[in-house]
Amino acid sequence: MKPLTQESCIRQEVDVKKLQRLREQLLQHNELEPLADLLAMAGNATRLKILYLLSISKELCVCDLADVMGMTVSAVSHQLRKLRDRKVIEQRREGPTIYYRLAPGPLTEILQFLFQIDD
Amino acid sequence: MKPLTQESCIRQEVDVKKLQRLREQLLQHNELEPLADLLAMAGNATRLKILYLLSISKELCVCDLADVMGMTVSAVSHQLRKLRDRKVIEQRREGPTIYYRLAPGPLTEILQFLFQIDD
DNA sequence: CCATTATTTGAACATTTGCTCAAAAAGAGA
DNA sequence: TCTCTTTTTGAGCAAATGTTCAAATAATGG
Repeated sequence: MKPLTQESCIRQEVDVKKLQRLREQLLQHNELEPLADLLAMAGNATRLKILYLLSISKELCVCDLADVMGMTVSAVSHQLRKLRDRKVIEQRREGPTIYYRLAPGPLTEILQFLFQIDD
Repeated sequence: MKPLTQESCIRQEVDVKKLQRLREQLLQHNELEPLADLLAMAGNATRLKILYLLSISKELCVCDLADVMGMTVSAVSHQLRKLRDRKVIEQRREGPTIYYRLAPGPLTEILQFLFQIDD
């Protein structure tokens, strides 16, 4: 007897056509992977707090954020980098200080939706 | 001289009142941490695909999902467990087969919003 | 009660993540 | 140019995450 593989079940109930259709839908939606990567940015308490604070402020520097969140400037800066890399936030320099703000984009729209439903 | 701490900067420009106000806002919004935990569920490609497939299907079993996604049943089951633990999905048993579907709740609302804006 | 089908579970492992610490970079004023 | 302030960066490390594999659980039909 062929040993039962974990790859797929031998089902009576299986609707092969339905599965094929789903497989195609998944292939069409190749934006799901980058979307997951973007959502992961909001899926961490530190970053979500940063994003929330930026959403209720015009702009803030690393220093402000670290102060308010009770964290190291370095720790916050590392997180800001990830947000910057994905263009979730924009920056503006004023002397030695760098001010961050939310950048228009898909995640910011999602955040707007999020922060207004449980306010 | 006191060594420069990373905890907070000595700024000319700092608006202590503004920071205090932000600190209070952060304390009030203690739902940010559980929200981040919930968003983290969608912040992973495997799980986002599961959620997407469930959102366009009435219900699916682990087997279906593993088949469609080209993954091990076990790997999918482990992810389903996380979604189940957070009540993002519900299940229904029919003989030996367990069918999963999206459960009404905050993440499902967010997903509805997500999947309709980039369709 | 045994075999079959579908699923879950736990240990193990490699990878990724988030933070700390020390050092580097960068603008502005003396 | 030296110093001060703010910020970023990279190495290092502990904790969390995602997958695999083998074993356990559970319902059903002989």
